[in-house]
Amino acid sequence: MTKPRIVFFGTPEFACTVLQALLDEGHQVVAAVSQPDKPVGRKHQIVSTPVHALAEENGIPVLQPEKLRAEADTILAYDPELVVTCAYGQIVPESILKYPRLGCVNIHPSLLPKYRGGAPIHHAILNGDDRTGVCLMEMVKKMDAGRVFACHEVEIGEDMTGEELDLKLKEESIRIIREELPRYIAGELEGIEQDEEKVVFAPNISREMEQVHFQDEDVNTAYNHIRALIDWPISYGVLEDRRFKFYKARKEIREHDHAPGTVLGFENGAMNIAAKGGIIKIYELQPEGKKRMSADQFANGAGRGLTGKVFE
RNA sequence: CGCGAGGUAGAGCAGCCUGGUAGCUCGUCGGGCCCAUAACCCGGAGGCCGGAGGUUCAAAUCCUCCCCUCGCAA
Repeated sequence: MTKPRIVFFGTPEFACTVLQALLDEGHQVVAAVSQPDKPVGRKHQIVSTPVHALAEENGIPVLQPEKLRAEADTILAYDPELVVTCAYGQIVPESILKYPRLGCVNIHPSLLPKYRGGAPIHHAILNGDDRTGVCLMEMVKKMDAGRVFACHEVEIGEDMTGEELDLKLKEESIRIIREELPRYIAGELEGIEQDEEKVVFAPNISREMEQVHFQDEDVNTAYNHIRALIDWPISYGVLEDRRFKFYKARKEIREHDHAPGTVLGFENGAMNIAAKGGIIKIYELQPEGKKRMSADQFANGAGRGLTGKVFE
């Protein structure tokens, strides 16, 4: 039996894992669609999206329309029998959704209907969940709302960072492609409608959401906040009008009398910050305008003298 | 010309405004103390102060240009 002609839609690193898995499994990927390459960084250099780069390496034609709707015909010219998407970043118009004989499926890293949207991995940790997963699902007009064909659960460790969970979910995505996609293609998977009552949205992390507010967040919330955003997009605290990014942290639950946000000092390689109901211990940070460094290095230099100051 | 911070010993920083023997914490090396130590005490090594010009009797410090790093914004 010949493999169906697949057009893949995806943009970031996570989608690359899925694309690579398709290739490793011998699927016939006839084209890749990704968001347009954009200028990035201080020098405004154009950087390829990860999917663009990977597709190019494998000699797969890449399409990067600004507006997908306008280029639908170009994509359909590749005559896909199946569309696979993962973190593409644009709404896929109906003209494409209804074209492939085998339909359009999406790989989504959450336990739908929980965490529809662009940042399901981050939100799972932000909410302190102990499990999440990866779904193979039907694409419909409404974002992440289609029937779920298969779902693999993944445990979230107590101290797991967004980076670590991302890695685990990538591995599970590979299994989904390896084990579930062939069954889908063979028509063996039923598909279960999502319970609309239980929908939870996971919007992209906005600039404002990156800041940790020690005044408003208790120790658990702050800790989940910090570890969820490691190591992208990274959370930060504000102290004396300067931003400090938090790259590595732990929490300690214990009662104390210090005002939330107070820098209690440096101890055993950590900068201790008071929070409601406990202590946030920062082991690695990046002061604004400086390079990323350990709490020890920070304590040896500019960190001294910050004891007693209070994070916003 | 987007805005801003910074480049001083292996690391992190102070000194610069108000020119005049380059200092602190850590690390490192040696010694001491101790049952012992990542603790403590004593001592040493390690710097063309990012680069090039300029001002000056004298420049880490003041002026000009360049290079590099980082934060914000996009």
